[in-house]
Amino acid sequence: MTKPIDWEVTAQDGRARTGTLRTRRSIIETPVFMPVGTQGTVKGVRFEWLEDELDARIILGNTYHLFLRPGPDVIREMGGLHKFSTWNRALLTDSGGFQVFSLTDLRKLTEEGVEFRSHIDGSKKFLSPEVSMEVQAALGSEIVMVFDECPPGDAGHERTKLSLELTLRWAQRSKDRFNELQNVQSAGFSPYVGDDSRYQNLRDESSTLNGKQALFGIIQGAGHLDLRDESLERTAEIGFDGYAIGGLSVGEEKPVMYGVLDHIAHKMPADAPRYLMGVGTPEDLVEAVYRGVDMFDCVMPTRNGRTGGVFTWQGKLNIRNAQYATDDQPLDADCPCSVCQRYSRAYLRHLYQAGEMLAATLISHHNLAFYLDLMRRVRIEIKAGTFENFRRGFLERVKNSEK
RNA sequence: UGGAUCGUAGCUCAACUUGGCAGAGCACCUCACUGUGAAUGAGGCCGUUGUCGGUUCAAAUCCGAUCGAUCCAC
Repeated sequence: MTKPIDWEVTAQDGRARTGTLRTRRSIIETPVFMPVGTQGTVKGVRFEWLEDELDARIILGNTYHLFLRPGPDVIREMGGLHKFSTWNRALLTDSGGFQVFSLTDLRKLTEEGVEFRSHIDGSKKFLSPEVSMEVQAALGSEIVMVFDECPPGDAGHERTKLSLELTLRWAQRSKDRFNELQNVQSAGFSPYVGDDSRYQNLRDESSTLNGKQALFGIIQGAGHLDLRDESLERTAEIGFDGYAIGGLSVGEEKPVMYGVLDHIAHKMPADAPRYLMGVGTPEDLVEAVYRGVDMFDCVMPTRNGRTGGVFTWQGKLNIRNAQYATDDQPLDADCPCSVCQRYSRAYLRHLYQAGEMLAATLISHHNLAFYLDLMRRVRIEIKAGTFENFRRGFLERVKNSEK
């Protein structure tokens, strides 16, 4: 059995580092930003663009959403998420833990897992570490995330501690089930047999994984540094191919996030990729890289793009603003992307105001181009040993643009 | 030419009967958004109530005239 992923550090500058992550489907230079493709699509952006112009090497998929629709049966029958969607580069799938807690009101948390109501039709559903691993096996992603609980950012010490213990038990269960699934041959697989019909839609496993997936653990602990330490230590004891920091940018104050990163990122295993889940703004990315983080994902470039929010080297702008009605400039004069080479702010504003879907598509495209360019630039600066200087300049420029 | 109905925010309308701070939706203008519900939330701007006059402590509201629109009749 070959290693599912291979990871090596290629340069270091302070705590910031570059690396190369090899998966069976693509080679990924880090620090990397991974566009979010919740439902098997990066909203508004064709795979052709992601591959050719933007050169994204890895995108996200989401267990929660794909579990509810179209469901693992359909995806398995279509040959896994890569074949189904035609995205042939790497995929990282989130476990669904976060969505269950952020999207669903009616949910019942037990030791076993989470019972919740589908946001689509209100029907009762169940997710657990085992179910999540099985769904992610059906999806066939290169990187699988453990099923965790994500407490609010301002959760108290006691509540966070309890949540942490549950997440650790779930991490072990995730790993156990994951290992079983990785060792399965297509002919010899026995479905998980529970005492409940909740597993009925996972009765078959036709893909041959043979250890092709990697599994990442998730460190929780909210803003409590002692709990972050404990979470890291005990998660690392279980042992994973990579480690994520979860539970940040979930309502806590910004200094709390940076404080946690200051405290924990550099302590995470140096020979494995460090992934900061769900973060963030361009400034957040630069600040997290500075503290030793290698991987990011965030909905901001595409979600804000859909509502007119534009990220540029000069800071943010909102294409809805009346001041752009007759502005002949591109979104970002320093951006080489195809949107900036062709379209004016005035035209894009018009498209937005007219409710044309192309506005969302073009701005999302630019925003992703900017995020990926930013990471490209960050890698260059780290390799040149000039990252700290770049960071200062970048943050200064963004700060000035907000005055 | 006569009769009827109607003129209130950029648009569609409410308040008129029974006089008492002129109000919604949309649009527009801003903001928020961090492991995505193409989601959602928040805030803001907007009026000589067609015009002129009368009654009244008080008029979008009642009365008269006038201008305009629509419909009907001829």
